[in-house]
Amino acid sequence: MRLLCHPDHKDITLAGVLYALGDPIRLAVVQRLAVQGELTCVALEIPIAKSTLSHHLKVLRESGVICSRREGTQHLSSLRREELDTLFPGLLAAVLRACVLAEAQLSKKGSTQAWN
Amino acid sequence: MRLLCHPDHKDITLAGVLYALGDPIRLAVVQRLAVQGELTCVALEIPIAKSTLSHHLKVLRESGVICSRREGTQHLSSLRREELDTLFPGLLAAVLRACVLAEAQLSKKGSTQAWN
DNA sequence: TTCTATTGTTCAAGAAATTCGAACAATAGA
DNA sequence: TCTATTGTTCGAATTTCTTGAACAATAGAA
Repeated sequence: MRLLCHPDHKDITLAGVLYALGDPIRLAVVQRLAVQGELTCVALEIPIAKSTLSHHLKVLRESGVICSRREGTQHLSSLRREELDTLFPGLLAAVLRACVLAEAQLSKKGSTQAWN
Repeated sequence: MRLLCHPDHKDITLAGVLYALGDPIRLAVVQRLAVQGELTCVALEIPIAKSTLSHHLKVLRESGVICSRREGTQHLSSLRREELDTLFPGLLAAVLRACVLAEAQLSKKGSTQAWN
């Protein structure tokens, strides 16, 4: 477990952020963090290999969407809300709102979770 | 040149749209279309191989971000603004606004175009 | 201290996406 | 019909997902 690097404001790009958000798993992570605040990998409760989740968290971290801090043996990840909102006003809000709308659509159809 | 397929509303996913937007080239395409309206490949004036551009337009089309219609030998692409706005309110606006802000940042630093 | 459990990261290998040039297809117009 | 224009598709080389296995770092008990 090495030191985790986070990009500086000027190194956060729109395409990078959108790319990071453009994956169902990573989007689910972001949504969980938006609702729950700081969470560990386990607490995210996403049913994939832990190496895969670690990879996705790395993508989110390196794009500037989340930051992580170590506490004991675990990593607590959280959204970089203020910074994202400063750089891309309204973007995260629109994405999170769309998540909620999409969930509402899915639940109407009876599906409980859509990973694809 | 085969018939071009466009996904129906219900097949347009948030992750799919964000993925499509999460590439500097595709983002540039979207921005051009937002400003100029309907454009052909050539009119987009993006300095990459035409096969690559064709690929990116296909990604945008299949994710539901743009639609294309044939007119003679050329394809005119345009944003599916109303539909995107209905499905994901405020998303496209936030993205486009962020594009403009990013450009302003870049121009301050003297760079003319950032593809990476 | 040493042993063990917990929590994540990194590595290696196979599957998918990006990039390009070359070849192909469809239409327009001479 | 011939040719130019406009894009798409194909094949191959380079870069991203996904996973299990191995590894690293800390906490806590013995």
